[in-house]
Amino acid sequence: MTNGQEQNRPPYDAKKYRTPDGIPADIVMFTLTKQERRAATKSLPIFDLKVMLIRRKSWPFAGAWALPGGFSQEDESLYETASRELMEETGVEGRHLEYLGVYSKPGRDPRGWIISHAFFAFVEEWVLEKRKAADDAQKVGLFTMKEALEELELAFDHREILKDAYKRIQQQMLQTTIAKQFLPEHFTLSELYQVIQTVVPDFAELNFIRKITSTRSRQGILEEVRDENGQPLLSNQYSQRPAQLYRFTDFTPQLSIYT
Amino acid sequence: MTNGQEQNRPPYDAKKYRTPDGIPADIVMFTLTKQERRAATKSLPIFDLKVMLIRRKSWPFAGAWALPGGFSQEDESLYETASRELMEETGVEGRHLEYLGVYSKPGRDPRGWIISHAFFAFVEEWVLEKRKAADDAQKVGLFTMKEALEELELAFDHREILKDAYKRIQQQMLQTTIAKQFLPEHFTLSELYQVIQTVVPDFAELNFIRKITSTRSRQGILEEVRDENGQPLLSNQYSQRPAQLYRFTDFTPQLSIYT
DNA sequence: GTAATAGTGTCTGTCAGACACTATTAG
DNA sequence: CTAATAGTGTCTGACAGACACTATTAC
Repeated sequence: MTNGQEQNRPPYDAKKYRTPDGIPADIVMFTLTKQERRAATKSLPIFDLKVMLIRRKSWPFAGAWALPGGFSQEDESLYETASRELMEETGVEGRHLEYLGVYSKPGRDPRGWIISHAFFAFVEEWVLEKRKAADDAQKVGLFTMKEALEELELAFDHREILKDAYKRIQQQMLQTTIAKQFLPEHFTLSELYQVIQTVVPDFAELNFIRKITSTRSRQGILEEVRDENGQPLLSNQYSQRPAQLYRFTDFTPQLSIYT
Repeated sequence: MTNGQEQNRPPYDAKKYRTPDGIPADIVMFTLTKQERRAATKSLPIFDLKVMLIRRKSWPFAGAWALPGGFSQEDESLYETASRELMEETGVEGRHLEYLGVYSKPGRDPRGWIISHAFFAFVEEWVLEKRKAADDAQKVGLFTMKEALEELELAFDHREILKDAYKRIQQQMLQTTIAKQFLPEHFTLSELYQVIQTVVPDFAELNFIRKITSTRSRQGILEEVRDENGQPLLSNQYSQRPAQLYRFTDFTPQLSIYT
């Protein structure tokens, strides 16, 4: 594999250059906790968006909270690294694993030249609770975004990663159908509304039900669930009056600021 | 910097692990070429979205076309690497440099364990033409997306990167105001429309002018340009009848599939 | 006048936003 | 009956989509 021009640019030799000391993948594991409310009758639970963090045992940042993660190996892509770490940390595959970005500011890791790749994932609450129970409670924590961002001492540049991840899922919650990652296969419109509001507190839509169900331009995101006889499937899990169940279709509308 | 728990997890030593052989940043440099049409009178030019590629001289993929790029150094972030490479390749800072993603599939680079970070940038046409002229014409090429994706032999996984970059700027063109990166400070609505259509050929909007200028919900993306006396500024560069000039404000609307 | 782009008139059906109202059911 | 969520009626003004039409100017 040589040619006449090779004299101009000698074959690449990695050993001649300084190379990074490690390429980890760190994962922001989100979960939606559901807490029943004490009410006279059935009522909607209170949702909360939380994130799992691990307390570091050793240098650097011993005692601080950090995102779970680990180093990439030569025989895997970074997505595979993240997927493997997610499995190792929680025992499950998660409902969504997506690349967030690269964090490479010099000096971000006192151990050396370490470039981290952040991912985010959605994991069901019971998985993280199980993980927490299996381990020392001192070591694993589930925190709300506010706690994590404002109150905890975080290792490395993990506060920045968390902020970016939060921004990203807020944007995705409004612009894609990832809400389905937080919901069961079938859900009521109130549940969907609550999920959106939990992740994006600013979201408010007075005529939510009507808009989703009766505007042509949004037709196709959701569809009513019916049983084998074509009867509408209802749920009264959170309400006295049964509510229609919906599911997401696999259609995601393309938005535009000009249209 | 030690504590009692360190025996559980000995201090990190990079030399104990296999580490990557290099972390390059590759840059997709987009430009919008403008070609006057031969018409009886003034008319709109034909735009084309093009990308700059470099022909590789040596192993691996000698002779194939590749994205310009280079290896990251320990004292710089990957964004700084990309920025430096952009400057080295073109002599300018570019009008927009944005991270695209990481490409880490094992075996993507026969030289070893090399993880590439892709960026994309917008560069004015004359810069790339200058670069092309300064060099051997065999070495530097400006290609339309179709040519690059369908006709050229591309090195590494650069076809995949190009595809991803194309998808990304198409999405951004519709959902953000990056169109301004392709336009002069002041522009007519026809120019804007042409730019959008060039990047997103499917885009069609019969009432484009009216929608941009007279719908309240989109108010704020653009504003009319006026001179110091408050008189509207017009341009007849591409038309007999002068057209109102506009500029982008710094407002970008937030879209939602639910609203 | 002609060719080219810039921009408006107008019509229909749909949607957004606001808010009052009815429906259903467990307890 | 009450409390809670589910869902509808209704009204106004704004918008979308379609397409015909007028406006302006260089040549």
